[in-house]
Amino acid sequence: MTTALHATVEAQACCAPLVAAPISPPDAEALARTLKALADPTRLRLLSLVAAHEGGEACVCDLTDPVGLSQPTVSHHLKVLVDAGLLTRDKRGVWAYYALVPGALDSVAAVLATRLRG
Amino acid sequence: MTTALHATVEAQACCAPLVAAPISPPDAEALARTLKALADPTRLRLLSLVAAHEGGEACVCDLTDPVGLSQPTVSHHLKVLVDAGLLTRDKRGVWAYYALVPGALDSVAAVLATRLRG
DNA sequence: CGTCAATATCGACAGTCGTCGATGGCTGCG
DNA sequence: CGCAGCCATCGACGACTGTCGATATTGACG
Repeated sequence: MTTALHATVEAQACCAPLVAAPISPPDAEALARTLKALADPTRLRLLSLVAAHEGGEACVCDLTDPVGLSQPTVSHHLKVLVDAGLLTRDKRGVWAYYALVPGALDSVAAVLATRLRG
Repeated sequence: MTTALHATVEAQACCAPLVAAPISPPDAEALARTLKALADPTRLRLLSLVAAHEGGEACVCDLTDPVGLSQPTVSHHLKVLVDAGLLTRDKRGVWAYYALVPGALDSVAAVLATRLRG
């Protein structure tokens, strides 16, 4: 599965309803799970560091120093981001290269900007 | 401020200097604080319920039943959302009316989609 | 095969979070 | 004035989270 952000949007976009249906509990749960992965300053910095790194990918040893945390902690945060579908993990030899999942952040942003609007 | 990102260039094959400035720790902290307010299924549902409610506003008594939680818990969640700048609180008589802050969600979405892109 | 380096996993600990019942402060109305 | 209803705050409790050090796993290289 890519992400659980595929909101149940029907193709009835011609007539904007006066009152939109609120988000369903399962959809809220799924969106909250993704947002929980993002709602940590260290993980936001890790995402940004990976994105800004040369080639758009970085390994753990590139990230421990900038965030100033231990290697197991950084590894843990990266796993959270991978499980949330925001990062990919590509192990080449001894090194594990992490990269942004294309469009993942945009999907979250789109849901926030459209699905919760009245 | 331009923090001196001394890029400790080692002789390691995996470490390379950053090519763009990542998000600053204070910015990450601020964004994480907002995302933390959003990263809860109940609060997402409350936001959606308020947005979908007649007139774009709702009081606590309108929300306790749909989310199925106690009144103090709903009140607590609404306070979190107000403190995060996502909801406004307007007390008229005995009732407290909550409404979406215009553009607040769009701002969060924009930061997610652009600031973390690298 | 033995060693070294990069990562992942484990166990533990302090801090935070979501939830509840009880309580108190307000406001409107008899 | 006194009662009733709406809401916020308080105190408590279980659950989850971020962090660490220690340890296990894996691949590269003599």
